[in-house]
Amino acid sequence: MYNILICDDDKDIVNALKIYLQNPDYRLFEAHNGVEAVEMTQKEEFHLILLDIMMPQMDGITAMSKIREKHNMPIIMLTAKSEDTDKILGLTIGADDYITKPFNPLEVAARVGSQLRRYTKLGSGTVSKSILQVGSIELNSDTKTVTVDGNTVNLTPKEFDILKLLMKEPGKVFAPKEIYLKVWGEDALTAGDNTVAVHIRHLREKIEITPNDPRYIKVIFGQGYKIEKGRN
Amino acid sequence: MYNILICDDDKDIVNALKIYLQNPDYRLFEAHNGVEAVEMTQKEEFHLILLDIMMPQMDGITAMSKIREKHNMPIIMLTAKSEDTDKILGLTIGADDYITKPFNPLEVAARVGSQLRRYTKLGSGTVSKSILQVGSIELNSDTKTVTVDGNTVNLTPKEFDILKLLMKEPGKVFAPKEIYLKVWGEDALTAGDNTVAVHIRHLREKIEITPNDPRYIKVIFGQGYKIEKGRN
DNA sequence: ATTGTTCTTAATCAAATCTTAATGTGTTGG
DNA sequence: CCAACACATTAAGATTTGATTAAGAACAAT
Repeated sequence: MYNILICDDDKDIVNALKIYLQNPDYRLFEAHNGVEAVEMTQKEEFHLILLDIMMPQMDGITAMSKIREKHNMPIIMLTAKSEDTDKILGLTIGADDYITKPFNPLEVAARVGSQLRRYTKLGSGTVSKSILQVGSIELNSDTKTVTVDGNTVNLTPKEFDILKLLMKEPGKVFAPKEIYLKVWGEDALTAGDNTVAVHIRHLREKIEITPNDPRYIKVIFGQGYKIEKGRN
Repeated sequence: MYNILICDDDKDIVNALKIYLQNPDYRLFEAHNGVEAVEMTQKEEFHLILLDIMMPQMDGITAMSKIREKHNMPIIMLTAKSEDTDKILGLTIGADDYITKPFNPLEVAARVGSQLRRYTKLGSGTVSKSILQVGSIELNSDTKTVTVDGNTVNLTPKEFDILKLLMKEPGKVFAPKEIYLKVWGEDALTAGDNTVAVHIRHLREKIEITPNDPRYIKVIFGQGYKIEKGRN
């Protein structure tokens, strides 16, 4: 089930889009200007936004950059004419696609589907999707909770972040240095050499049945750590 | 620096796109049919592909699904007319965007930039699966894994790097000195003379059935090592 | 301030990996 | 044919990497 926000000042257009996007998997919301759209994203979690470029009060481009400060869902811009300038301006600051009016119903549905699919596909690895799953480990970013085989385990912030990083791309090998950079931040002068190794140890003690001979958090000697995707 | 593959059977179109995408950050490659495109993705790591839907030998959609089996970079489809059917068909199985001919230069640049930006932003690094294939050897840079005939072999970092170097350009001969420079780094004071040979030996022991009389890692006396492309 | 938690440091250990060196084998050019 | 050279092979020891433990710093909450 996806929450989709349609934002256009022209109610006829909103209604048309609502019809085109009739789909049991879509929950459709509407806004009629940029301010409203920004406010709604603060209350509800959307998976995709259709955003008109030209609107009263706050234009779509400004609205988008406001939204993008906090959220990371795909945004499809709606443009009245095919004004290349506007198109490009909108795209450059972060839209994922755009559709020109008048709409082709099938095209609208296809583009929306494409973005959602792409998002969730990548999301299984990258975007801020709140629940990650690998094997019988479940990590919920919203509640900052991790369960293994249904049992909740308490992780410290650093442990949580490291596990999240690994779980975002299961199977991918992360060098300790890379983990350090991504979890601690790009600056992070306090580069303790083996501090990552220590956290990994703690993680293994909490997550693995046998912290020595770990089933999930594996090491590739000289390359880094990874979380095991499939069975062990 | 991004590697971009442009694939179209019409050379004029390829050239036009090359001009539109003139950018110091882009390294442009070209292919002229689907088969070629698929092969190229096995040798080089691309960050984005522009793929024509209608091509001889293998159409763009088939090519895309082949590529998507191994790789995960954004793909932008190029469509001749605005045939909604084709567009949507292409989109549904995994393209990230499409552009209709004739092209608007600015639009092409904008879309390409948009996809690259979106991708690297989401990935907060490299999302792309990168799998190199030569014969029945498969090398995955993300998981630092190598399989031969489906069997996983454990390589040390140096072994892995050397194999990767050879597999990036199958058939090309690399002098030991060159291998040393590229794998160890441009500085590399610790220039042991035959250390490369030792690693090659280890590699052969791990991936060849008969380490003496090797099938994959061949030597050209006085020239260097190469990995055998075709059958032996 | 005191307590409890989390993070970092440091020291030690084990193991995998890398390099060296010594010697063997094959190739090439004169 | 033979010297010179390029690669092969092996095993030892040097180096690097990760594991582990515990202590004490930093931090947060009471």
